[in-house]
Amino acid sequence: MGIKVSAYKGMRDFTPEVMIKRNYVIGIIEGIFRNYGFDPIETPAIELWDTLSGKYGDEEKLLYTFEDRGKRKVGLRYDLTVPFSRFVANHLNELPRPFKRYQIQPVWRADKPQKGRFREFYQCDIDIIGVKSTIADAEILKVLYSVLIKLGFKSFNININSRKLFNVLTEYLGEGKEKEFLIARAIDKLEKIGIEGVKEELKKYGFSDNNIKKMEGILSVKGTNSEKINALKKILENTPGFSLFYDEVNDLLNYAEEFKIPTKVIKFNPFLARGLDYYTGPIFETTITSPKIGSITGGGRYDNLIGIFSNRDIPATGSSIGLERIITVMDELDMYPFDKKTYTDVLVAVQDKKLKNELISITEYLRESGISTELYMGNKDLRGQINYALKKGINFMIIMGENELKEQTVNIKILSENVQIKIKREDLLEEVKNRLK
RNA sequence: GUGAGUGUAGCUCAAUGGCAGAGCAUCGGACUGUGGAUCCGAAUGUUGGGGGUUCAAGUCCCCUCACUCACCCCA
Repeated sequence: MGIKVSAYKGMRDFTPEVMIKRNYVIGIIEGIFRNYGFDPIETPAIELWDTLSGKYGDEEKLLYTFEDRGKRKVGLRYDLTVPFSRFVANHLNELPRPFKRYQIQPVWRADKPQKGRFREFYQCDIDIIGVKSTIADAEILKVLYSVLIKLGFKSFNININSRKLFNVLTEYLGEGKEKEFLIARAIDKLEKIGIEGVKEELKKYGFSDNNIKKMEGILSVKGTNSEKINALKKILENTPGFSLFYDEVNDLLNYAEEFKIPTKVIKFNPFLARGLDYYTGPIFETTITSPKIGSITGGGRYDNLIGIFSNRDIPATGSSIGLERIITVMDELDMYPFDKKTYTDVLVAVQDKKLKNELISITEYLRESGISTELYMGNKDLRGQINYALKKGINFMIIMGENELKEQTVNIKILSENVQIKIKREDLLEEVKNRLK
């Protein structure tokens, strides 16, 4: 036996059966992206350290970094948003504006793997740059909605909030700007640990009893989207920055309605926070209740990020779809409308080596007509070849021996139905095509 | 980074502290113009690694590593 190794922790091999499912999901996602007017780009796996550093807050520790042979500090991309912002800055003059792109590529995080979490995973991103209005954010939400519906998801929530709320809350409590992320972090846990839990968190972070009491009012906000936002208005109306927040969320909700996203899907959730440093406005996250898994999409507005790379502030918003989590859920709920393990339609069986030339030309003929065809190249007898087709998941077999050659006929065996028909040689292509429909 | 659970053949799993096994998969043969068959045969292990207790350890103890799950955080 050889050296015993497996794939690196948190990274996976994909068999054909798995790849066919992945390609199906990616195909649907990509189809919707194009349908909404987004065009593809790709960026390199490795970015310079200066591109990556300082963009991810606490999460920066999860970056894969190393030195190249010229001693330059570099890292594997952590998401697609930061490389995209660098891309925009580098191609500013070539790009139309607004610019809408999609990008489906792996990213890497030095995380400890668990269910639905990997060190190498694909993200499917759409972003719109150059549009200040929340109409762009709303369109992003609609794309997320359409993708999930098309994939067969029945019950999910697209949660929205705005980063601006945390500025307002910081003002409201009279705390310094540096406390903002602590407020966000504590609030974000509300659903998990309840009001008392959040109060304890705040205490742990060193907030005064008076401020914790003030936060309790905020944390008690509930009801429909408009009930929640109006409840916040009552408390925060006179706090500087509130009207910016209020208008932003309202605009977004209105646009979302105009884009015909069902109102029950869009949830304004003032307790949604997102860890990444670069968000400036609306933030979004999609969750499903079962199976239990973290968010399946995440995104938001980042109006200052491109400016870091170009000295020109260009508004931008977008979202990422977590391919692996979607696939984890789809696997668990068996959401695929097919059950195929191969792209191959036809196996041409070889019984009699003397007929090989004939069989090669039949194979090539089918291939030229666009039918995915395999000529059997093993050394099993016909029984073994049938088993091969079954194992591989090929549904059609062409079986031809000397008799058929003489008669100018071929047998088509349909394995799923366990039937076999004999047809004239010249009808082969039409017969196969009809049956493939 | 923290915690819990699990590590035995390629895979799924057995084996009261007492000879390391089965099923599936693999390979060879029988059968030879048709469904995952059947029959005969074969190969496969440092029981994750190291140490300890014992007459005797896959089994008990310690250390370590790997995997899985959960927490943190996240897609």
